[in-house]
Amino acid sequence: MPKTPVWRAIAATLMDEIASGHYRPGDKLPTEAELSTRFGVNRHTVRRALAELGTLGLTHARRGAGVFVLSEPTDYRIGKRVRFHQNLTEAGRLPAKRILTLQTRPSDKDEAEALALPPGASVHVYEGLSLADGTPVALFRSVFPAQPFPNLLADLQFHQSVTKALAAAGIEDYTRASTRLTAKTATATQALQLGISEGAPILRTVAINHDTTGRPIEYGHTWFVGDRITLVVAD
Amino acid sequence: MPKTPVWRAIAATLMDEIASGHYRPGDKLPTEAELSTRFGVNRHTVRRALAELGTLGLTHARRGAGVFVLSEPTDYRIGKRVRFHQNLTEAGRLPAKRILTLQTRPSDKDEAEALALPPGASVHVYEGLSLADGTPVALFRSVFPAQPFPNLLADLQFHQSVTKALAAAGIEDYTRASTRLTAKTATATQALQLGISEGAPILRTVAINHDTTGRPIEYGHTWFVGDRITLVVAD
DNA sequence: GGAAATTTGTGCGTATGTATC
DNA sequence: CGATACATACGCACAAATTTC
Repeated sequence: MPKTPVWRAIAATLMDEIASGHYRPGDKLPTEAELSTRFGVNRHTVRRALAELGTLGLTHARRGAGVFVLSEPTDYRIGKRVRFHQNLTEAGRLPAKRILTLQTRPSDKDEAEALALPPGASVHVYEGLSLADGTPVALFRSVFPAQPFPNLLADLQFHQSVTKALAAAGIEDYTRASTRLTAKTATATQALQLGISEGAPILRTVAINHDTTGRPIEYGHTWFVGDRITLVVAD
Repeated sequence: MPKTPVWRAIAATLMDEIASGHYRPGDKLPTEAELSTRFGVNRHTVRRALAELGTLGLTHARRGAGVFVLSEPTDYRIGKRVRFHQNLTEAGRLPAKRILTLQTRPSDKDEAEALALPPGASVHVYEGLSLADGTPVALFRSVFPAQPFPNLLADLQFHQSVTKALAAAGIEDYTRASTRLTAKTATATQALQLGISEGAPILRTVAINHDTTGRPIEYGHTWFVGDRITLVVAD
């Protein structure tokens, strides 16, 4: 069993308390001295936990004043390794997915090109809704080549996780090759599914993921609710 | 003048040495003990600097083995993420800029915090319009601390380039600390300036740029017309 | 307005644990 | 196995910014 450092346990506790609403956006956390007493550790150990919350964008420290819980919208970090579940977990929110459709069908022109497949080759398509704390924050559609992953749809249904389903198919790791971003306004269908008004701002990302050999394995679109999500590109 | 912490100066030095190719991707950095001796500081101070490189994704530490350089030097200096930045604010592919306002005024709360200035400290503000083929594609506002750059407004007016104006003020190099992206809809004022309808989708980016000592020197917003621009983040 | 108390930030020193070589 | 190297944790002191009185 991996031993968990004390500072990590403290960070997890504080993240839980933020996620549960015990500390709300704008609230001041207890002082480092108070947290030291509460957890029975040195102030530096508390500071290590608070540093973690800070780099995750969950809190912000002001010298002389205190450490404050940041307000929404939630930052969603974008970079070489993007995992929706992991990101929102780190941000102290409860992630969930709802499957809308799972199907296998012939690829269209864009999909075949993005995945380097022959025109019309069979692909698996996974469409769903991402929620944080019960609120929809994004719609997504992931397209995978069907031939190398015969059982992917069943794995996706079971795990509800792209990472785990790909792992079951033997893909240990994958990285994002590119991300394109633009702004849109919500269509009527999107607005209904996301619980927003038609015409509300939407941040659309289009990404291609590669396995470690450089073979494209996922062509994904995500439509984020602009008012609920901020993407962060960390340099 | 803001005093730079020792660990930040050490982090900047190591980043320079990585960027210059003195340490190449895959290389092992000197041990913490060696770096402590070299810089004449405690090992914890070196660790604070290395922690910064780690969270920036430049290095990766392996317990018992060492600290290893991850990124290509080009990724840091002229690499993809920084090119992304240059495309945003430097108009690398945008043929024209139109200056809307150049002024010096007291900073608001957000600006002072982003630039690590005392509340209300004086800042230079550069607002303008970016055009491609005569069509407006983005509005931008860049905010700089006024005190270190007395002639910045004149330099901006002359060069119409942030990089060149900062170079004239003695800033040889600067890097983007973070970029945040979200979707908005155009306000009436923005719609008028950009030649679009009120409520049209807007991609907003917010970025903070640091000089090589880690001091924030630019706080920039850009509002892209969603229908006319797609941003690309290449990893 | 100013002094004092509070609170986070930086830095040093020490000791011990754990993974790698 | 021993030596090396990073990780964790405690303690102390002072600096810098804010808040309180």
